[in-house]
Amino acid sequence: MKKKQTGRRNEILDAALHLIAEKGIENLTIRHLSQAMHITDAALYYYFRDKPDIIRALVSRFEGDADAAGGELRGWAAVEGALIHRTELVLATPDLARVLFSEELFQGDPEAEEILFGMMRRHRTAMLLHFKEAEEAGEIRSDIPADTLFRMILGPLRLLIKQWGMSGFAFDLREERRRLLDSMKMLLSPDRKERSCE
Amino acid sequence: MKKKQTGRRNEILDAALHLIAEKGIENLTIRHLSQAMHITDAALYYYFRDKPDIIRALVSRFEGDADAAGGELRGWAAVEGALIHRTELVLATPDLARVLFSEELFQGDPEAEEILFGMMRRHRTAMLLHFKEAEEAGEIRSDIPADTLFRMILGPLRLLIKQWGMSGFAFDLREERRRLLDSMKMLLSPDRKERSCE
DNA sequence: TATTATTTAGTAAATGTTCACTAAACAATA
DNA sequence: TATTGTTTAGTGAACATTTACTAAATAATA
Repeated sequence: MKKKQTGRRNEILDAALHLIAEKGIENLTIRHLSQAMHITDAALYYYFRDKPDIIRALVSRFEGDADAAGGELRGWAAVEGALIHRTELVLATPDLARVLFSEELFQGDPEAEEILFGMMRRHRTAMLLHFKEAEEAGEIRSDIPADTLFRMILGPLRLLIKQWGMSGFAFDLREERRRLLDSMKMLLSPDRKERSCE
Repeated sequence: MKKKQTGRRNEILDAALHLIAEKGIENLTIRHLSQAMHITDAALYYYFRDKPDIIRALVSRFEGDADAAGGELRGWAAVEGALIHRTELVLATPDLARVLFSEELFQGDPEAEEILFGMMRRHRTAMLLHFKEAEEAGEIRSDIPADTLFRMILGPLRLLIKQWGMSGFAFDLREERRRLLDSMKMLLSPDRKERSCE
């Protein structure tokens, strides 16, 4: 009932994301945004209560996207699934590459920041569970502290996506992702003898 | 001589950095900055030509700091040295943790961005050289593509520092850095039975 | 006294936001 | 079917405030 034309709202959020990705958060203003949408600034207030509301809606949308990771996978496959899911998200919406892992952008809005933080915490918790299962299944070695392992897996992915965004999408993200996943799997596998060379 | 009281300029840059770290770049305004310095906004223009000049000076200062990495080290020791240098920098100036790897913050100012990018390129070039030397010295395995290796080493460090900043400096950064370096060294060390993949 | 550092007092433009209003589409009713 | 009410999606002008910035006067210091 209260559905305030979700389609149009999402169009506005797309424009806001694009504005941030292109010109930085400092240039996300009501006027710039309304100009990008070819409507008046006042019209934006028909869809959003105020400016923070726009930013919060944007962050919440990341949340929805990011949480929709593959469900049935377990262990290392689930880890790979999550990493692949992230890159596919960014491939589908390249503007995300410049925003998704840039939590500082929303530091001005504590409420938005809290949404982001909650999202990160849930994501981390899920990851640690996958690690545990992967270790128990003998898929990865078990002599690395969980937090360190998290950083060693998520850190490179974040940097990869950031580089892709900053380079103007200049390289093949899927190809580099493949290289990264291959190398990770090789390094983290408990048995040293078996090494794939592809 | 154009001395222009470097001391005071640096104080202002410190305040600017602190403002960004605490409230986000959108709240780095001339008025907020002058209030933080307990002077009038007009007084800032005695030290800086305009606002972009402040941001560029801030970024240039990172440059100076970051480029001052250990000089005599080679191979893996140089890699470790660079990573340690970064964390020590951040430990000395915690505000940096929220800004140093947040390149998007300066997206609004193309000139500042270019300074940052140049810095990153030089840093990356130096790293790749260290990798090569470490491989040739048999310190690390040589079956990982250079770009991937860069991401696998720098990515985790960036994430570590970012987590430290976002957590409000809640954990022992040196301790976690030690864990990270230990795990990296262990994983990257070449196998006993060497097998080339080419 | 001359330079350095800062204030006073201002500007024009941009900011987020509210207001009263409208034209068109849709729904309810007579 | 024609009339009435209601919702949707806007416009345009005004608002108080903030923005970056300037020129001139003044205080502090060497």
